Amino acid sequence: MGTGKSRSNGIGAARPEMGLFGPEAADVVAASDARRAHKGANKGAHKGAQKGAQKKGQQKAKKPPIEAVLYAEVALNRPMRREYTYAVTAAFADRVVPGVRVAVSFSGKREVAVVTATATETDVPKGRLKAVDDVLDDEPVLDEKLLELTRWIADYYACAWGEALSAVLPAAMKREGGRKTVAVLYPAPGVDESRLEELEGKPSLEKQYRVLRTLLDARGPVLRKDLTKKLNVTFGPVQSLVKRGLIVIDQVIAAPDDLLSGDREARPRHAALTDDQATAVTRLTEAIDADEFCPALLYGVTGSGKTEVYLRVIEEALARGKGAIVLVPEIALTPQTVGWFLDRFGSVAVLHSGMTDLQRLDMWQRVRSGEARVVVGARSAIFAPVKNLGVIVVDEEHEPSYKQGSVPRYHARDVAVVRAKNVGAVCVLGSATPSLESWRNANQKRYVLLRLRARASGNPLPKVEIVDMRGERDERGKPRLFSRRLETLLRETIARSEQSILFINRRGFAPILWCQECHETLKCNECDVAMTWHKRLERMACHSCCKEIPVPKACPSCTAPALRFLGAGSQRVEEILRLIAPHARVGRMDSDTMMRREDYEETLGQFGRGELDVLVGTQMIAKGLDFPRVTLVGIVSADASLHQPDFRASERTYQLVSQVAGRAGRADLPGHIVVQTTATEEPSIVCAAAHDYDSFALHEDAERERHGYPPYTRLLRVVWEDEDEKRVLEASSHAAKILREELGPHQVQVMGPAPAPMALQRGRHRVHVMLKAPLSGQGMSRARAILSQLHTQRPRMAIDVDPASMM
DNA sequence: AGCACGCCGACT
DNA sequence: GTCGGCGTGCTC
Repeated sequence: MGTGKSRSNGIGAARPEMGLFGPEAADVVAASDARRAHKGANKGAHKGAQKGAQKKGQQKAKKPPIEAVLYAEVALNRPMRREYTYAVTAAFADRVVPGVRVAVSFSGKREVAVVTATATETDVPKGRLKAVDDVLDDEPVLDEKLLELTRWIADYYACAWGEALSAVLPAAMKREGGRKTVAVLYPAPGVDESRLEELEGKPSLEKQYRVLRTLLDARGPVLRKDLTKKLNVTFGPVQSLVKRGLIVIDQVIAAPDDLLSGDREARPRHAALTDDQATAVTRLTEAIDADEFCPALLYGVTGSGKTEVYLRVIEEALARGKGAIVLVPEIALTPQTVGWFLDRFGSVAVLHSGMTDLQRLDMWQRVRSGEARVVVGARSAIFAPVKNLGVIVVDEEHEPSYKQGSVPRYHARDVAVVRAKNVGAVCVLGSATPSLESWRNANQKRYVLLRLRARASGNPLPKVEIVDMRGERDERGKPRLFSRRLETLLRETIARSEQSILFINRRGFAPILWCQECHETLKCNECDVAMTWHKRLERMACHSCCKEIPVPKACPSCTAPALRFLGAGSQRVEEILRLIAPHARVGRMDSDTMMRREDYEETLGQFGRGELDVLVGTQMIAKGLDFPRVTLVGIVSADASLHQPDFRASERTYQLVSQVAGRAGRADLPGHIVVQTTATEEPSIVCAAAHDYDSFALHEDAERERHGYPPYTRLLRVVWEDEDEKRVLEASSHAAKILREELGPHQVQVMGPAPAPMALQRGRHRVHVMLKAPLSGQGMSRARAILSQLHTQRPRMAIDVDPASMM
């Protein structure tokens, strides 16, 4: 089979006409062509290797030929942009269908793979074919639609089909019987200490001696990886010992994880719907009734009752025998949030990061069997095998955590829209501060706009004060961390026994060590990122690679003993706070103090019970916390967020200010919100203070258009990474040159190569190229095709489609 | 991705 | 010989 034929028989041919309302349908086709072209190219490359293959073939000739009645195309979890063909014997033939997992031997190892297509013929030379060893499922683990979705992910996000499948399947399903095998070593039978003499004393056999001695001492199998790592040897000496017949290598099954039990917490909530809510529910219910794809932006401020809309729509779906998926940002996946759904619907499957592999498998099976019809979870829950899917909810759709940081680098919100389109479901994107992409889609009528105007509770929105920090200096003229206004409000709030939250988006005490002579800042020599002073450790730490060094006495670049600390992190805020309000009970939440989930819950619990007056924290306190007694919220500096090297910095700043502002004045007590900044005219800050997202979005939308950024263009980022800087530079400039030659500047604009924002990370040099293409046209799909051809493994190349950040 | 295989240079 | 460190190419 191989080329066109196989695809036309199998599911692979069902080329999905889907996309994010752009030209992706065309993208998908072109990317598939690239996949095929690659396959053809590979075939030619085989010629050189023919001799080796023949040798193997002769050895194998003794075995009886495989009696194939069917051929299966199979996707393996490897970054290979193609599938492999296996023969299927009569015994397995009826069970081998697309979506079923099989066990196959691939490059000498037994692996779990997913059948993507079947055919009755093949082009693959018979001598090279292997047979499917086992069929692992009676029923496909993925139905046709989900399989199609994984194919779309592979094409759109430029990864292997097997990698896309790997993101969809629970970890336990990627191993046989939920187990994985590992290579172990032990002495050959009959080998004891006496045999060590053969190796002793000869310096050249030193490694082998150490390996054998360690294995004899261990009196049992040792993991190969552990041993080579511990003894700092390569596979070479191990292999030599095998040849001498002194040791044996074996593959064994790794121990499975233990099954833990989770608990549930319910929270009843029923309210009469506002007019806006009722309109939204009605509109969405109509779409459910019509089995119609209906993407909608549910747009309303915090407390406007988005959750109640989700709940009602899901109720309607369930009443019609349909299921639902609710995506929430990982950080919002708390017992409180989940409780609403658990309470309203009987059978809810919750997927969270704390679960073991076996727990996830259990949930997956319960969903697939139809026992659980509502799934609540973070990013990967978008792949839950919900039967007869009627509704997908993406809460806080603007959250960057929906973009996966590793392969496949998918955006769960975008996948949600595509999946809903495939199955004709409703897709509700909810946010108070929508992403510019979704806002524009709604404005352009590609999404239904459902606006929730009034706050369901009727509370007025809190007033936000912008404080200009340019005027705030102490007696010696140095910039102050707390404005006089914030200081006064803090004292008053504490005096009234009300609570305050202070937000700072930096960690540590003083982030930067700065030389007064040469104006250099101390940077991590492996990451090129400014190192941060951690007072408790008395050390400088790199937030990128976690490296720590003692605080240098003199400047490393000019040797002047003129180092000073600059800036302020959460720890410094806490410290100054203790000076301002010595009797206040202060809690701090950042990734330094919050090592475990329990720490997080404990501090929040204390604050909730009123045992703390002030909570100081980083990003992690900006979202989703709901404390009625908080009446003061301060953003110590909104500037850091504004000055990120990213075209979404303004959007993020608006979201930050808006979210933090949402922490105050939620109950009957009036709230104060103070935003400290030196950029008082910045639209993101001004509009957020005025709770005016529309004005901000209009302004930002125009900026994006003017600078040619999404949602007016598409971006694709390629990062090369290697220890050898020269190789990285060569590969990236070669790629950029080819891309420029092949693609006209009107099709795709090629920017770079340039050092990536983290130009040096863990000793690896990083260079990136940014591609920008207009929304219409085939630019990006052609770029993807070219890139897949340039796919070398020397400098590692990573493709990020629709990158969420430039870091 | 792994992982063999082959080649080279260093050491002894 | 032995060993480690590369680069190259393959896996149905």
